[in-house]
Amino acid sequence: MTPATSRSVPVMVPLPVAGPYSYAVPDGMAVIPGSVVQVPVGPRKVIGIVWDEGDETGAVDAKKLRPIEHVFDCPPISPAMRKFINWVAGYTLTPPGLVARMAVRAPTALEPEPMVEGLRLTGTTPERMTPARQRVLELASDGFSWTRLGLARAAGVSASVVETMMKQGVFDTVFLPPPPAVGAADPDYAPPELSADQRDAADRLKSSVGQGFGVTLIDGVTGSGKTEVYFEAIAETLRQGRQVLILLPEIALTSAFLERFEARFGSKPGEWHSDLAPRMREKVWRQTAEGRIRVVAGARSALFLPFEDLGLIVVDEEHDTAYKQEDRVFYNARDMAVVRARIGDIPTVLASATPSIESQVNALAGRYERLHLPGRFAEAALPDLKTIDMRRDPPARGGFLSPVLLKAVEGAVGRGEQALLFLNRRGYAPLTLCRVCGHRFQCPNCSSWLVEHRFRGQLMCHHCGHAEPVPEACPECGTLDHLVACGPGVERIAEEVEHHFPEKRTIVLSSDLSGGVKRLRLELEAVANGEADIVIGTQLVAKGHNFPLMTVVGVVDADIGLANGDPRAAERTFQLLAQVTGRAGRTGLTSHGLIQTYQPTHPVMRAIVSGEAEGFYAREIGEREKSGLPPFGRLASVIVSAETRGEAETHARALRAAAPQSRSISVLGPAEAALALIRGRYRFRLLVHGARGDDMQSFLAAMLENGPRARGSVKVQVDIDPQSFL
DNA sequence: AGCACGCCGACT
DNA sequence: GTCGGCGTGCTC
Repeated sequence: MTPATSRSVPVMVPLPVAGPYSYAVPDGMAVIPGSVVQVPVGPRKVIGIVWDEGDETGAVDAKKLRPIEHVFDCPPISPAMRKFINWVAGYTLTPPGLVARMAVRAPTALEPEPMVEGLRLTGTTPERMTPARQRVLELASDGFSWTRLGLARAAGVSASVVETMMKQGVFDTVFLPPPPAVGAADPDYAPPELSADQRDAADRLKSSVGQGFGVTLIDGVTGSGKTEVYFEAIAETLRQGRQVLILLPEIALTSAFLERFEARFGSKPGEWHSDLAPRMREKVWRQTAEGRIRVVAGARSALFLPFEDLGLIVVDEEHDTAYKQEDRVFYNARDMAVVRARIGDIPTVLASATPSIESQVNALAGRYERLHLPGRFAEAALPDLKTIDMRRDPPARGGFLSPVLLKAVEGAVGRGEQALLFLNRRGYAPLTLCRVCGHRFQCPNCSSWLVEHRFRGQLMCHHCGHAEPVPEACPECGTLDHLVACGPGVERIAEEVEHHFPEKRTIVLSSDLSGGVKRLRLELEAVANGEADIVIGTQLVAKGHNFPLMTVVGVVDADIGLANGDPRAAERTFQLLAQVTGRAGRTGLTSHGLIQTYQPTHPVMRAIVSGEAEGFYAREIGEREKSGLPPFGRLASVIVSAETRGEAETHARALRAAAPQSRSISVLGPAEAALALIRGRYRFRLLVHGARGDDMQSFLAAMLENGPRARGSVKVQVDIDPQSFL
């Protein structure tokens, strides 16, 4: 028998449906908008969020509503967060329930953490005094509550000593809230010494704290003190009693960063990232919601943490592509941080040595405040940057390193300093062919070349992950031992380096390193401590890590990526080269950045060598405007119908109605879209309807083969970075 | 997203 | 003759 229910509420459920479902509220159950609840959906139970009246999807017969089963005892999801979820869903064309799910993804954190038992002296003395009991008593008389185990350990006795004393009534128990996951950040723990420029910038940032929404873009070369400056804004926010979110690309969320924070604020920030231990994840989620954690440093998903009173968002390395999530919910955390800040009416700080074009444009347009930090702090000189013209100073036959670069490396390691050789290409060689018949090894699934990984003895596809052992004979003509590796990868450079410097310690750092992120961090730390002479690395050495002994940075092939058709190629190359050469020169020693290129007059190379980024950025912005890409300030989405352009228009109309926040839904016909795809003019998100596997590759292949007549209806969303969200 | 239902190919 | 592949539809 179902009891009569007095009302129903909308509940956002984690399903790909257009809006919340309605549920009955059993008599006596108290729910308000934001309450986190358990509701039945078909045969299963899911976690949902009570939503706001007016957001319901189509009405369902009020008599047939199923009841909410449980209300979790946790702070309700705030109106700002609910508004944010709705906005993100509309903007990214994602069902709101799937966005909402990101805000409640710490499942067991929904109930309060269990209280911790604490022991307090009653004043009763033990029946018999022993040395062990004496020690326990001495410790416990500090006026604080101890845990059973903590007290026993501190006193150097077994738990049974404490337990016996409890039985004798020496202690009574009190229940205490569980200990905080991190200590309290103290804004006045260790105020830094700032240069005049930094002080200026810090003061301007500080004055924006508490003044409502605003975005400030801080830029300045590696080592100019951006972090110190935004730390002052964090300190000010803490003084005003509000919480802070620091977003970082996952790879930059290192113990070095956490320690730097601790040195300034006296304790570490709460951490939030994908490989956080489940127990810790729950603690951080819960305590952030309760306001017990005041500062969280996290990867992009931290944006969906339910802060109790968020007062500032910092997005460090704002140009980093890791801010884009490209599975399930597609969003750029940097952009959504700006939206979150606007909704919460709080300031945002975007920081980068190499800001993205779109942030530059927003600063130029006056939408963002601009703070520029002109130089490196104190004695840390910038490296001396030069290009090596590979036409004039070519490598020896069979090698890839110019004599000029080898000499610089020799100089550095000879002085006991370190050298870094950067090549953004994993493996040994990007292409393998048969010298006899010319057969090229191609991926059976995709059409890309298979990359030889000599350490593993495999040919691998970097696109789809396909791998096969390196054969001894050519599969085409059967000739033995005539396979030839074309071009360098980091493994091949390592071979060349070991040939030239056999007695030096070399290390290859790439994502192929076994042992995962943890191992990688350890190796990076080891390098920073001087435990290698020559480092050969892919782009992951360009991100965040500082190597104080690194005095030579060589870019093996600066031209990679400049001619691949990506409209952001120049920008990306500039950012990468600036970041990697910025790894050198923080010690006060003379340091050098040497950039091997066949295009020494290319605008990217000129900008890097001269250190004058402004001209380069201005040029890039101009190029963008000329190139016919969708104009700035729009999210361009595209519907492609494989049949006709007219059908695409129909889909687009439906989408526009469904997602009014999407500023622009451009329509490309299938031929235009195929062309754009092939030329790499846009970055696409392809959703193939009617094929559950969302087999992008096979659709693309069909599209390339059959052109506009490829079968199947396809929805394509262009991922030009949105410029303006306001 | 998850889960059930439903219809056509290779196998104990 | 079934097991199982994934296409389709549904969830307040």
